[in-house]
Amino acid sequence: MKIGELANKTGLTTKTIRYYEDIGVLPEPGRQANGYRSYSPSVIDRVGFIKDARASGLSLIEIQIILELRDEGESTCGHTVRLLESHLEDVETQIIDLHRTKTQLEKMINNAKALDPADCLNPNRCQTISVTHLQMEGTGTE
Amino acid sequence: MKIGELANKTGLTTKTIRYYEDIGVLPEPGRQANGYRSYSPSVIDRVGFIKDARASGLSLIEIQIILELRDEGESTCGHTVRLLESHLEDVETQIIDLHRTKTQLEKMINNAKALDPADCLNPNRCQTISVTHLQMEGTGTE
DNA sequence: AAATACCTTCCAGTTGGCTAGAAGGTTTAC
DNA sequence: GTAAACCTTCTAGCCAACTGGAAGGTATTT
Repeated sequence: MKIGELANKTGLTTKTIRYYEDIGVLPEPGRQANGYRSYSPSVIDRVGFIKDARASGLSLIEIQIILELRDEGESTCGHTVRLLESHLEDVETQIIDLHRTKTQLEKMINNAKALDPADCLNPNRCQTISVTHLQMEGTGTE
Repeated sequence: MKIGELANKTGLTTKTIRYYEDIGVLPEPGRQANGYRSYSPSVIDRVGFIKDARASGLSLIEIQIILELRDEGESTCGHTVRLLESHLEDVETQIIDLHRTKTQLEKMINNAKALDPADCLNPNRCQTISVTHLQMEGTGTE
């Protein structure tokens, strides 16, 4: 299978496939006599794995770690599970952060809508987003 | 106030302050006779606004739009609220996506834990994350 | 007068995940 | 035989939000 065919079957571009090879998440394939890359069908599954893992929010680096361990024939379940669990924690943190952001945004919007329109004409005091009246129990940054 | 003092008071670095000036979210300040930047105290509030808005997930571009309108003395409430509402939608979408990711990760982890450890030794069939048995109602990508 | 701690500008690099394009070789179809 | 559609490598650019460093000027302290 040439790179174009693999691209077609997986929905990646040839560019992306070569990029994945560069960074090591796809192994260097064999070559035909003319230098073209020659893929075995099994690489389709590997790409599928990568796509699933990406869709779950794993970075290519994390995917590479899993795949490298797997390629070494290691029993990777332990490593993989730990990596997934740590990633799950990240995701949960992100969800919490986003909920806080959401609350903040809703407050801002309600605030703005409750305003006397006349206040909007005072350029020095846009009340919509103000430093002073939206202090919450911690903004999360710094 | 010189840039270092502003940096101290706001928790930004001097680098970041100059960067904000470059991209236009902070106005060019006056200069002392020696060429040093000279800030009025009001810029502290403006930086505070920027930090709050960043913490709410607004990009510097979005912040710039709000501030530009405000600087022009426009009645910006309408614009600002629309921007905030559109951003709120983004945040809600992100939360939904992350919940789907979370579910997927939990499935993977449970799957892995339920496995016969012997399977882990077969390097061609790491079951932990597999393309085949985790298909959900749409991966979201592409 | 020298050390240090500031300040100035400008240019380049970082991270992550690609994407674009140049400049060439190969294969297939008409 | 030539055009197109593929393939190769390499370099460079994109996004955001900075950060680092060079090369110099200034201010303060000893």
